[in-house]
Amino acid sequence: MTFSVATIDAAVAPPPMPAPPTQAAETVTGRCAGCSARSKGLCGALTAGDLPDLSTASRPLDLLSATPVVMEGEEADAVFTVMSGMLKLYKTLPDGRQQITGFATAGDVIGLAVGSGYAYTAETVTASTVCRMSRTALRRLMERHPAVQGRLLAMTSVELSAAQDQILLLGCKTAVERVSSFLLALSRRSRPLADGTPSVFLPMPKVDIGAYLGLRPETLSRVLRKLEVAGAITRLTNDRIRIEDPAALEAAA
Amino acid sequence: MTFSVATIDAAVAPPPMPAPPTQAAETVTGRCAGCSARSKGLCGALTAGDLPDLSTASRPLDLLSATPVVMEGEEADAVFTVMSGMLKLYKTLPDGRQQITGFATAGDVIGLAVGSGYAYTAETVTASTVCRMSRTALRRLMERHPAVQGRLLAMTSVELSAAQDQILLLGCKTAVERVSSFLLALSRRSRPLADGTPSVFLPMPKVDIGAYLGLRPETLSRVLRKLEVAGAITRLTNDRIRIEDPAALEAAA
DNA sequence: CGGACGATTGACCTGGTTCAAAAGCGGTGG
DNA sequence: CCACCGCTTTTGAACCAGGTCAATCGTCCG
Repeated sequence: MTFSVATIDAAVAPPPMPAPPTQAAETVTGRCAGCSARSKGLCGALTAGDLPDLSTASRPLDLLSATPVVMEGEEADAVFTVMSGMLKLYKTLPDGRQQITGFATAGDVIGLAVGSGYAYTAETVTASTVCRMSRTALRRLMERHPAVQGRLLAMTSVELSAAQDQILLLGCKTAVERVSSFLLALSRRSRPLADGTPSVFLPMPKVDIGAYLGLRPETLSRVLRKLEVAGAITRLTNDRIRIEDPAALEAAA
Repeated sequence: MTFSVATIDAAVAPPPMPAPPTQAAETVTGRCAGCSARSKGLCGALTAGDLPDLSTASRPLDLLSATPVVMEGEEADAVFTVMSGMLKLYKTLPDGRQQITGFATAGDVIGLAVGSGYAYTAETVTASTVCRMSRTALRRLMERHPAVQGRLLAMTSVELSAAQDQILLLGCKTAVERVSSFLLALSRRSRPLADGTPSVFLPMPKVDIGAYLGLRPETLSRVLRKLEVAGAITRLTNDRIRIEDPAALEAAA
């Protein structure tokens, strides 16, 4: 069985509460004006005056967890900007082995394709909101607003750099080094706890973290315990880790 | 000791023969007009009428093998287009471990940086010719010719896709699968032998191929022997391999 | 001819995987 | 409120792909 982008509509989540009051009376322009990811991703390249262009070109979607958004190899007819939640991006080998190439959060753009087909599969790991824009609408937007193309280049370059860091991690580093690097990278992008100590939120299952770091979940579990015993981290809950000793992690990474 | 881009001048090769007749009488415009990489890389985005812009902005350099061109972390003040030869791009861990992230050949652009510093070190593996363009000249060229920015985006996207393939290779595949994938990828980009059988040219030392595939040279040697015994390949010389059975490699990859 | 360096081969070792089982941990229904 | 169920996580023990160490072999140059 193959999912297509059309599947998304079937997986659109029902409104969590009665109905988002923001959506009913909103004008098309207003939708983007109030977007929490407004300053990020592609949209950040546009000024307030361009909002009508943006609003008509794109359309938000609320998705449940474990919902596919784009499928590797399928016709790449749209791109998606993540507004909230988290997605995993992965490639699959013919025999079923999967490698997660990255996680996407608010502001990230997914589905940019070189040729006609998507290069990877993207699937929500938590309930998420994404904003769909057709490829032709993106092309039109780029023609009309050259800054969008510049932003796209900058974002792609950042992603390329991150991919090369991941190549270094997978090609050279040991299990402990991989996990330490991963925790540090996440902690740099997240808010510290109330008491000021840094922490990381891991909404994805351990098997996904393993698939990202090139490790089995068993190995990941053992490494985390080792780091905990060493006093570098504390497991607060299953999906939250407090970093007790950033310097120790730095040294291990 | 640190190399800087200035080092390049010290390593410029003397003209191999008396003097390249093409260089002496050439006008600035003519230099790019006769360039073998003219249709590739950034330059392919420009029409013949734009050649003066290109020629004044860039300058060719002949380099010996094992010459550093850009150094990871150093101020990224220029980009380089490869005209001939081959370079390796690599990242280094504090303890000296190195991971080659890619090889650059004619048409490839190296030195594009996200922030102020180069993301990787680039070094020639064979004698090469590269074309230097300062960052400000590139910026000016992009402003004057929007197609250059589009080309840059396309090239970066292709590189990103290649990097993600490499992540899949390093994260999931076995040694035999890695080597098979590598040989197939190279064979797709090279001309077959006179008798029509595909072959690959490997000018770089085995240790570099290993550093690219995340393998030790000993392992690489063993895998190549295994593939040879299986009848999939033949070692013609140390740096050339004939692919006897592409289907077998495909199956192993 | 000799010396240096890369490639190859062999023997052994080990970090991470694999297989198996136990322990948490939400969710669901009684 | 608690008992049950399915899933993820953790832990233990044996195994193995690739790494490490070391010796040999080519081959290219001076």
